[in-house]
Amino acid sequence: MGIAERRTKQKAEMKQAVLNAALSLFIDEGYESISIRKIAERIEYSPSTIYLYFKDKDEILFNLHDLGFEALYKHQLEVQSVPDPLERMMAHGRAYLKFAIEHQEYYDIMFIVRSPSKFIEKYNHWDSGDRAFGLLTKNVRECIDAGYFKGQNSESVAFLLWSVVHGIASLIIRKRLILPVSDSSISVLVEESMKVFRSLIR
Amino acid sequence: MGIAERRTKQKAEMKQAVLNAALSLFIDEGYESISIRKIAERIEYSPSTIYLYFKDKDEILFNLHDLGFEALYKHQLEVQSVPDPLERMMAHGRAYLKFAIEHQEYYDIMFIVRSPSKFIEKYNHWDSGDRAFGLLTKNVRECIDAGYFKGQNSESVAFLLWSVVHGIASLIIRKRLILPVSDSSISVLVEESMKVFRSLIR
Amino acid sequence: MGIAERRTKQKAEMKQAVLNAALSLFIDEGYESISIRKIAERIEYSPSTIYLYFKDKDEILFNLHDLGFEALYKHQLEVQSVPDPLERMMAHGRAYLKFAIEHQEYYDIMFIVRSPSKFIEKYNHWDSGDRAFGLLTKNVRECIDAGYFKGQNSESVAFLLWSVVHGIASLIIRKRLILPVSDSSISVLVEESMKVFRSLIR
Amino acid sequence: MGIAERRTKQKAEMKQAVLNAALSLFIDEGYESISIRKIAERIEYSPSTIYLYFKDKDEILFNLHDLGFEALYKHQLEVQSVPDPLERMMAHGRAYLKFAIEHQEYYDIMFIVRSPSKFIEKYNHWDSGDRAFGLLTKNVRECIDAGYFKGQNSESVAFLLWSVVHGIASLIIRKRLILPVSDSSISVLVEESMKVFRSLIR
DNA sequence: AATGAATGAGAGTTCATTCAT
DNA sequence: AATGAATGAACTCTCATTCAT
Repeated sequence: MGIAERRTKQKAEMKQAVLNAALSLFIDEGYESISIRKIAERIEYSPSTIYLYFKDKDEILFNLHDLGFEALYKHQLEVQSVPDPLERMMAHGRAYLKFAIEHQEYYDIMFIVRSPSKFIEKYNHWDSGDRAFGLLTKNVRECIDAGYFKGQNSESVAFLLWSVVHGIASLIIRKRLILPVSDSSISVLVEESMKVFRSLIR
Repeated sequence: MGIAERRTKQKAEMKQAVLNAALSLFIDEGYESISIRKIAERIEYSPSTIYLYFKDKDEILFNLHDLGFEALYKHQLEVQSVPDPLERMMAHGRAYLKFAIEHQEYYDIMFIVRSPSKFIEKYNHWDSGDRAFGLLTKNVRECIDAGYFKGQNSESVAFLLWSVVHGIASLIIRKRLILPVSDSSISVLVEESMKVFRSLIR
Repeated sequence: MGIAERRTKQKAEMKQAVLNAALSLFIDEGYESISIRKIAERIEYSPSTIYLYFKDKDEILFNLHDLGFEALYKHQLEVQSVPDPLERMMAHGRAYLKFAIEHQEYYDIMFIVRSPSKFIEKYNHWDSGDRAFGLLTKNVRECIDAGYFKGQNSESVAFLLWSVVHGIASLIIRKRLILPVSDSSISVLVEESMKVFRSLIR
Repeated sequence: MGIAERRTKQKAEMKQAVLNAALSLFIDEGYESISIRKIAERIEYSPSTIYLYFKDKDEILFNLHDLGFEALYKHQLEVQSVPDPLERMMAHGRAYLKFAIEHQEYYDIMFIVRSPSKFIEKYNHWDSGDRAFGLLTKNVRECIDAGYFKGQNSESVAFLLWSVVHGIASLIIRKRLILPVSDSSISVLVEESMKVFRSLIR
């Protein structure tokens, strides 16, 4: 491995360390508590060092957001092998919710957090979203071909499906369930919702 | 109008002015930017004056939250007169979304914002949510009685319905639509989604 | 009772109410917590009303200080009847300490608190102290006449005596005892100290 | 001097500068007037800079307190060489009072100021007090062995001695002498008191 | 006689960021 | 490559006090 290569690798490792610290901070203390100082503390570097790897705080958040999409995409791919289009679609939804529940921090940053306006301006942040949504639309089209959602537009159906799972996920993550629901019963809630939704489709 | 009455009125007006300022701040700069100082600036009073009308910042936020629920409840009541249970349910959903879109700030505070834990501890903030959800569950039960959602549990159905509309609303409010959607086409999007959803129910 | 007289009486009662509130605030929350607002709250008047009875906060504190001296003087008078001069002196000391322990708030304001410079300038605050010290000096002189403190100057002895009891009192009140001493054992500590001191005198 | 060493030294100097400023503030305007902002002003740094050297305000106060004990201990050590136990004890007292008078600010913080409860909780602040009191008690025991304070308990005697000097010191520092006493005559007052006290012991 | 309304000053603290080294 | 030093801006909140009514 040449010198340049090693440098690149080290740089990547450092970036990753910063992102991990940011993420764990988010998990431990909430989004508002992600501060450069605290990240620096966790990785045992000085705050200024972080600026050698990230232009500013927004860039860190954006990177987190991007990593999240990477992870979500993996969850979705795993599900592509289900042969029946409708079952694949349901599996898709379950995988999405599994991801959302298991990585609430990522999901929050990806889909809920009000990104500072700069964020969106600076970084064209939706490429990865496109890809994920594309996968879903394709799946819906196959369902329609198989006779489901008769007479409906595939994009509209895809958006509705997304709304359903996003609605469930964000009510859970932002703690808007009417009754306090224990962590363990969250999966029951999710399963039950999917079951009801499945019952609607013919 | 007596002297006492005028005072009461003035006090109420001032409170409203503070809340309006907070709300407009929210709209312009986001939730995290609501600060006592900025509110004071907008209403052209000193920061300390605000404390004559509100105990602390949380109380302001809570009042906002509460006003939102009041407004939502009104939207819902208007819809109660629709005789057919399923149509009433759909009207319900439309009213909910109309509220969410027209009062994005309120909706955000009510259902999306990550409220500081103190907030929840201090004010038992979910009473109003209960009432709204109760109305919905009752409606679902009537739909079931009318033969819809066969074999499903009314609470689960209600939660699903809520998830659908909340999903739509929060994707819009937090700007997670894949394609940039103009304000005018948002109502199209909403209508289309409702249509698709309606097509599922039999 | 004439109108004027009633007015005077009411005024005095109000003043007393303010002072009582200030005192109880001191007891409950400490000296720094005595604030016009809080006093007003306790007596259920508005802060501005207090300014009708007291020029400013300092005047309130000074009045407290003065009331304290009144109370202390009473404690001292009770002891005047002890016939033997030395025993009277010891009784004097015990009465002083009893007052200090039982009315720590008063004692604190009278003898420990660093009065804002204005305080001293504004009010000639030491008249009452003079009277108390005068009583003590007279007592010492009688002890000297009776053969104690041979060869010593009465004022110096009086000052030393005062230092002893003040030292004990202020170490207790400002919590500088080395070991944490329970409230109940404080009187033991005081008694023991007096005993040791008594043993020195011949 | 190496680079690291210089840094350490500079850091120490800055800390000292902050403490000095705090102390001079105390002297000029009183304990309650010690504020981070004012300290910053005096040393011509920004308030936030202070937080680079001290965790919070309490830490500054605690450092002051601790420096005081260090200084007192030195005063006490100087006196250990006096061979006769009683004379040593008297020298002890004189040294204590000398310290108190010369460093009124320190003495005040150490023994008079009503420290915020947090202070005591955070820093176990009395270790240094223990050490000083231990030295005194040992001295008293040696006096008892030499035939003084017959029949008395050494701890009780030590406490009384401490009370005497503390009483004198705190009456002076908190300006409770009956007659206004000029700075120059304070030492006369102290000397006279010590003389009277000495005359009691046999 | 009483008070509601208002304020300016000030408190401690945290933050993202810059820059010389 | 890394960092120590520094800062300005911002935050919420409390206070004594004044003044018109």
